This record gives sequence, C-alpha cells and structure tokens, in this order.
Amino acid sequence: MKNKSAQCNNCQLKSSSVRTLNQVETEKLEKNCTEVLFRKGDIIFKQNAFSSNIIYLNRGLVKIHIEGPKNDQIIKVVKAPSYLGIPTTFNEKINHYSATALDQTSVCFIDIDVFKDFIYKNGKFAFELITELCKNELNSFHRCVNRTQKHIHGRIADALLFFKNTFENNEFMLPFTRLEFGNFVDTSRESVSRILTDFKNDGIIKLNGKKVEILNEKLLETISHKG
Amino acid sequence: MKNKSAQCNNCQLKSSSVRTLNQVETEKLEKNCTEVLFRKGDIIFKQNAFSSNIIYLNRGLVKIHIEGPKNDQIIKVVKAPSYLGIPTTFNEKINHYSATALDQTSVCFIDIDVFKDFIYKNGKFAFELITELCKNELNSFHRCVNRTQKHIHGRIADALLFFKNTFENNEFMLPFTRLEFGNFVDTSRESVSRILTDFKNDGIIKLNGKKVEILNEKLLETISHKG
DNA sequence: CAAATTTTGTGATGTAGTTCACATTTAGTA
DNA sequence: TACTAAATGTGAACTACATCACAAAATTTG
Repeated sequence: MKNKSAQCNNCQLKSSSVRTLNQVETEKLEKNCTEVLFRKGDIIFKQNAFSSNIIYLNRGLVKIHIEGPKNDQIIKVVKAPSYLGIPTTFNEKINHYSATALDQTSVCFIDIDVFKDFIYKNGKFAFELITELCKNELNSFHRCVNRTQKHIHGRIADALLFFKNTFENNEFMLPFTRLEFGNFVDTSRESVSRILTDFKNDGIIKLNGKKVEILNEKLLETISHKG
Repeated sequence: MKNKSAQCNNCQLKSSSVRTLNQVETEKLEKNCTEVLFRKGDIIFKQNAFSSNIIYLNRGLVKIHIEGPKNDQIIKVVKAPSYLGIPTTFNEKINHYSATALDQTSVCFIDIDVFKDFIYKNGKFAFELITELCKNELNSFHRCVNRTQKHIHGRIADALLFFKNTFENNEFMLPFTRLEFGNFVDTSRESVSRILTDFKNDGIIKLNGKKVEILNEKLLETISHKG
C-alpha cells in the first residue's frame, strides 16, 4: 500500500460527477483526497469495518464481496474508472461489504464531508451521482435474477462474456481462482472446473489454466440465454 | 384506476426528500403531480414500457418484479410510503421492471423534469434521495446473497418474518398466492406449500389458507440464520 | 347459485449440482 | 532448488428441489 498526494486537476480519470466541479471545487477535492496503490489480493476495505471515505477506483480491477451464510459471495467485479462502494460508505457506520484488488490497483480516498458538500452545493454533481447509483441498482437486479434463475452453464457463459467485455479482448487471464469463480457465479469450485472443461471439449473456449480464449462467442451467448 | 388532483402541501405522507422542499417548491410539486388509485392486481407500471414519471407510493403494498429467463421474479415488496422505481425511471427510456399493486393502493405520479429540477436546485433534496438510493442498493445486495445461499426453509422463514415486520403484527394475510410466494423466494409453488405445512406441523405457525399467525418467532429466526 | 377457472396439497419420480475423496499440478517460500 | 502449501481435475455417491400428475378446495363469473 503506497501513498501519493492526489492531482485531481490533471487527473484523466475523473468520474462524470467530478467533471462537473469548477476550478475552486476541484482544488478543494485535491486537498481532501489521497491516492493509494494496492497489489493483487490486498483488501481495500472490509465488511464490518468502519467506513470513512468515499473511494474512487482509478486503475485496476476490484471484486466486491459479501460474507454470506454459506460462502463468500462476489457481488460484482468493478473495472476502473468507477466509484467503489458509495452505498456502503454513505450514511452507514460500517461497511456492508468488502472490496479486494484483483490486480495492481490505484484508488483515491476522498473525504466524505467534502463529498457531501459537493452534493449540497452542486446540483450537477448530485445529478450525475444519482444517475450512477440508479444504473448500479438496475444492474444488481438483473445480476440477481440471472444468478438465481440460470443453470450453471448459463452463468459461467455469462461470466466469460463479462470478462471478454471488461478486458475488451477474446483472450484474457481469468482474475480468479476456480474457487473465486465459483463464488462469483454461485457454484462449487468443482463445478467450475467441470464446466470449463466441457466448454473446452466442445470447442467453445481454449483453456490453459487461467488463460482463456473465446472461440465461439455466438454459442456462449446461446448458452447464456437458454440458462 | 381513479384520478385525483394532488394536495402535496397537506400530504401527511411526504418522503424525506419532499420534506426538504420549501413552500414555493411544494406548490410547484403540487401542480405537477397526480394521485392515482389502484386495486389489487393492477399493474402500476410495466417492464419494457416507456417510463415517464417518478412514482411515489402513498398507501398500500406493491410488488416489484422482473421477468427472468425462467420465471417472473419478485425482487421486493414495497410498503408505503416510499418511492417506486426511481432507478427504472431515471435517465432510462424503458422500465427495467414492473410494479403491481398487492392491495388497495394510492400512488403519486410526479413529473420527472420537475423532480430533476429539485435535484439541481435543492441540495438537501438531492442528499435525501441519494441516501435512500444507497439504502436500497445495500438491501438488494443482502437480499440477493440470502436468495442464493439459503435453503428454502430459511428463505421462507425470512419471508414470514418480513411480513410480520411490514404488517407489524404476528397475524397477517399473505398478500401472495403460493405461486407468487414461490416467485418471491425462488421456489416452486409446491415447495412453498410443503414447507408451510412443515412449519404448521412443527407448531411454528398457524396456517389457514392465506392467513398466517407466527407462533414461534425465535425458531423462525433460527431457521432463517441456519439457512 | 351453479359452472368454470384458478389455486392448493401431496405423493412419486427425476436430476442438476453438491459433497467427498484423492491424485496431480502449480505456485509460493525458506 | 527443494519443500510446502495452495489450487485444480475428475470419478462416485448423495441430496435438495423441481417437475409431473392428479385430486380437492376455493374463488370468480355468467
């Protein structure tokens, strides 16, 4: 974990809400914001710990996960640039979920009072934030429906297509162990193994450890739709 | 469906955001707001239809549901007073889910531009709204984890405790058919039947059709926790 | 109020996916 | 570079629920 003073003014990775800030506001943000680096596996914030800052993901990939009654569940995987866990920080004393870096990751910690002040005083800022929160809620509804109603083959197909989109490439390294993959799609690590080799044997993907190449995207989509 | 002109100023059921409005703003709201009554089973808004208004539930009980790949899934049951489906209306062309009245229900349709204007110009209004959206997202995460990780007995126990809380009474009428109950807890209607009679036989509830009385809340909670 | 329709309960059967067990492989570290 | 620990693959047995089938209630409607 490494600390840098933030350079919000020159930052190329502003959120749509931060882009609404004027010069004076941006300087205020800069004074109340630190950039921190995390390595793969580092915990950025932890469920049940006190929440203190608004966290903005500049660079890297992060998993958001909740300790459930049975397993750790990976609710979503977030790619920079994006806010991390506004709901868990905003007017909540403790974090309702954890965030863990899946690769080399850079994060801005923003003072929550400064952030709230922007909401109060800058209508555009509030508006952009609300828009983002609404999008998140819709996504989480759809993810939940898919999680509960699709069979494993469909859910794993979904996950592979999701990674294809986030890495913007047909070939990518899974940022997960098989167990984590299982926690992402609500199955056991054994089932993940079995289904990935199914897909490999059917010529849908090329598979070598964590390296995946999607060979037949169409078919993956069919499997996703049919559940 | 019956239409009334709204009386926002005297309304006793204001949302925390609307409570932040001043006299002038409240009058503006009143001019751009109509109250509509729905009966049990009426659709308030429908998935894939164009979304047009912010909808505030004054009185009654509503189910929010999404058509999934397999079943209709009831995402949540909302009790008045509360906003209905801000995420689905806000900056989205079409509704991502449906809302259906579970009993006699009264709803305010608020012009979306007036609503957006409040966000831009009244920081407190925006702040309250953001707080509410954050709470909703956290709830939906927890619900999703419970849905996917608990066994049916646990999920049905959860649902019964939820109704106990929303009706604020140990005795209540289920607002659901067994099929809807199944869609609420992700099972078949048959399993709902079986497990409710299990609970009845174990003396945990008294059951007569849709009428339920919780006799052993402690045990229900244990079942809920153990999954 | 009688007929038609929807809702419900319950047994029998089927199955998707879990869990267990153990052999390999891979990665981490002293 | 060897030694240890973690991650992975795969067969076999098990199980929680789903699905099917049908009878009985309850509700709706002409």
